[in-house]
Amino acid sequence: MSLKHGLLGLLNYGSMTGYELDKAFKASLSFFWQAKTSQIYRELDAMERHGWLTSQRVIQSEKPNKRVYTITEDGKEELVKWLSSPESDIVDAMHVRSAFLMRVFFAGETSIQQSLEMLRRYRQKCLESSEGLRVAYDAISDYGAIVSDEKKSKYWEIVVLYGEAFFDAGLSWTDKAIAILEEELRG
Amino acid sequence: MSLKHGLLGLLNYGSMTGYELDKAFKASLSFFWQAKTSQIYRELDAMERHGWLTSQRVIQSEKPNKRVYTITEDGKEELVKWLSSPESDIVDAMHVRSAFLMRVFFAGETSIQQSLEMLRRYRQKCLESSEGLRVAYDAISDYGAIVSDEKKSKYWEIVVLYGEAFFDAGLSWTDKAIAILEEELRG
DNA sequence: TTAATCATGTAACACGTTACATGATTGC
DNA sequence: GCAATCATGTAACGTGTTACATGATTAA
Repeated sequence: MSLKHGLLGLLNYGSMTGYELDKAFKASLSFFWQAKTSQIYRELDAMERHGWLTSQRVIQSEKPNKRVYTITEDGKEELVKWLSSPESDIVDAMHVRSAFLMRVFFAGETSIQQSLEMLRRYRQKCLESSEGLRVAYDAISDYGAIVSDEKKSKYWEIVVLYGEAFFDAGLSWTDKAIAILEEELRG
Repeated sequence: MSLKHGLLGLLNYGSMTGYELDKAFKASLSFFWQAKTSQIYRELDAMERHGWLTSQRVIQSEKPNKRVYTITEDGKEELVKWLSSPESDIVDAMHVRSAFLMRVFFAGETSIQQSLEMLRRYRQKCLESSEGLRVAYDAISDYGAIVSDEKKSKYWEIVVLYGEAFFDAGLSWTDKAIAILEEELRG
């Protein structure tokens, strides 16, 4: 139920429309959790039925009407409850889920050349993502400026540090893997 | 569609029953892709409808009847086609998906003590997983002994190297993160 | 004049999880 | 006597993806 709790966390910063939530989500949480707009609207619906939030329709003349979502006391309680029981997500974080690794696993069915190409492409993407982290960092800083809370931005930085560690690990892993396959080509 | 292709890859090594596939999956691919038994049976059904495999029911007297799945030519073609178009999965591999990181992101809503506890628990789990890799490596070696193919085991080793890099990255990241928060406590 | 922004959704489908059902044989 | 192994699934639910629909305002 992480999408629901992510939305709850954002709404805890202040009331927003679905549209604004979608943008806030994509500007920050999307680094570690992806969701489509249509899914966000569906989850907001379910959360309202759960009583975690309420919505008020706002009629606008110049722009389309909108619906502003506000977190309820029950929603805040749920958020606190969720934050205090991280165990299952910690266990979960130990499980890699990667279709790419499945391809590496079955790479013996293709040529070494093809496998090398795939690994080199992966390496290049890691580099790009590593550089892209600066952009993500700026996005987080922008949002941090809106919400302006020193305490929160500390943790956002820690999340970005995770990204750096993740992509660095990807780089040094591909270096090793490529070396093994190149050795195979020569040997 | 990675589960389907994982099963296709395993069946490419030889015909198996759903039960055997489930065990083979959990002994090898589960390191980077998890699936429940019931889902595996459902996918096998869908794959048979796609014409990627055929099944023969084997009547047994002493044991429950079984159904042996065999990959078809269409299935082998699909496997090769899949292996030669890795781009989308490479792009996908650049996206982290972690409910745990969402918790870190919102950790400002809790105390530093609670956040430290969570990070320390994560760190401990990384250590355990890192040690557990040896077990996974043995499982892969066992399966490698059954299939016995030098070429394949090269790639299986590379996958295990990824695991090492991943958990090592987790360890050094938590060290940094914990240091930042402990500094916060003192400062 | 074309694209982007604002603002909402519905419908169908694909994939993943949980709970349940059945029942014989073999090892401790 | 009890648990594990063998061997198959169904049903319901939850979550994620894709495609589609609507229509005004504003900036390049």
